[in-house]
Amino acid sequence: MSRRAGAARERVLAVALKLFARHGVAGTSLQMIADELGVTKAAVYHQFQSKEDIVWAVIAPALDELTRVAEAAEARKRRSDQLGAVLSGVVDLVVSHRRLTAVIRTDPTISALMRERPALRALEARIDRVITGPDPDTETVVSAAMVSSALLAVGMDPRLDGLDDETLRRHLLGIARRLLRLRPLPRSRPGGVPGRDAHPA
Amino acid sequence: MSRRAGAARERVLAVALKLFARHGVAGTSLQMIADELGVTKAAVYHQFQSKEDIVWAVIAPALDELTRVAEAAEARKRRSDQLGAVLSGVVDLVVSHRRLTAVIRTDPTISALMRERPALRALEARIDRVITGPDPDTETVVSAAMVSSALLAVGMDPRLDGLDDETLRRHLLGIARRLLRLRPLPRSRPGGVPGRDAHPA
DNA sequence: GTCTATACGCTGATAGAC
DNA sequence: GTCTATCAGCGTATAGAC
Repeated sequence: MSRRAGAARERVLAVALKLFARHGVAGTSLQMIADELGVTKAAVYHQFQSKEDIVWAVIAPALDELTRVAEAAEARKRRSDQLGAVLSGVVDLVVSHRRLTAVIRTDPTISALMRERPALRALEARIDRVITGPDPDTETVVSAAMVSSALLAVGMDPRLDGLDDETLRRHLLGIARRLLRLRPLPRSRPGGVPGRDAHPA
Repeated sequence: MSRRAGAARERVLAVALKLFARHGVAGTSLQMIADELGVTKAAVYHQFQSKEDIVWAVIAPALDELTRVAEAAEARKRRSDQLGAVLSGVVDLVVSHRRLTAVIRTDPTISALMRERPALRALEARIDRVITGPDPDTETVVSAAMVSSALLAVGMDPRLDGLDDETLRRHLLGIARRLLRLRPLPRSRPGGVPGRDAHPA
């Protein structure tokens, strides 16, 4: 993955994400992207070799961050700390990239693309395992599926558009923890609860 | 909405849903549908006037059922009964049409189509109002958004494919109620008792 | 970096034979 | 109900000038 950051390149990625969120990847043509930028298709092709290239470049930052979240969680010793770390990491990711996480979760083109990459399937499996633990019962499996659906898909929900990041983060985390039967976090940063302090922003 | 039921028509709808779930509506061509059926595009066009027609016919049963769920819920007097009714109704719908509800919730083409129809926007608003009540606080709004995302999107989750309908229904309903801070239903014991469970409602 | 111009396959859709 | 044949338009992608 080449990730030089040119201004034109970043502009393409921004409008691509916006259009992917509105029309889906398959429903977004290079013509639409070019029109939105006020340039021609050829100008877009100067920045990216193919449409698939654009898709990967759009989602890469979130996948990278998700990888770091998994690593940070797995570095914890106790399972409850691992779970807390992955939840707060995913919530941070969702809040800071609302549309992007929703697109990644829901778009069929992106799902198909990711399914073809063993490294990404493995990443999903790692996150899963941290959430459910080894050998989960049915209730745990269903809870985990619901939490991941709920967190990743809410980013697109228009009813939450008006909420600022900090408010959304607090509620998402609280509700996700309740869904998974974790004890509520204290209101402000506590001494006794590890979770947020250790990993860099 | 015309809804004559011919065998060929139903066959088209079945493979269309399957392909919509896998590739999205925009990613599914009439050629793909025809190929999957072993016929030509023209044969498909004999059953439906346009691709959009197929989409509406595919999602109509779920929308009709959702309308009935809203009506049944609104007929209840107490708010807690209304909420319970809408939750169990939506869970039934999700379980009996797993892929379909997920497609309706996540596909951008379908979202856009529905957004253009005032009747459907109104339906969504009614469901919303039953879930949150009038004048909800922020926590309630976020919970409602998470519940609806979680319930509607889990239908596509491959990790739940192996679960039979009754098991899935019981867990989804229990978890959804916990997420919304409703008391657990009498039938399932808190703590998740293994072994046999009560019969359906 | 952006443009014009072009290649060519596939799209949704129609007409008319069987 | 299904077929063959056909259409205009748009899709991704490329070549080469400025």
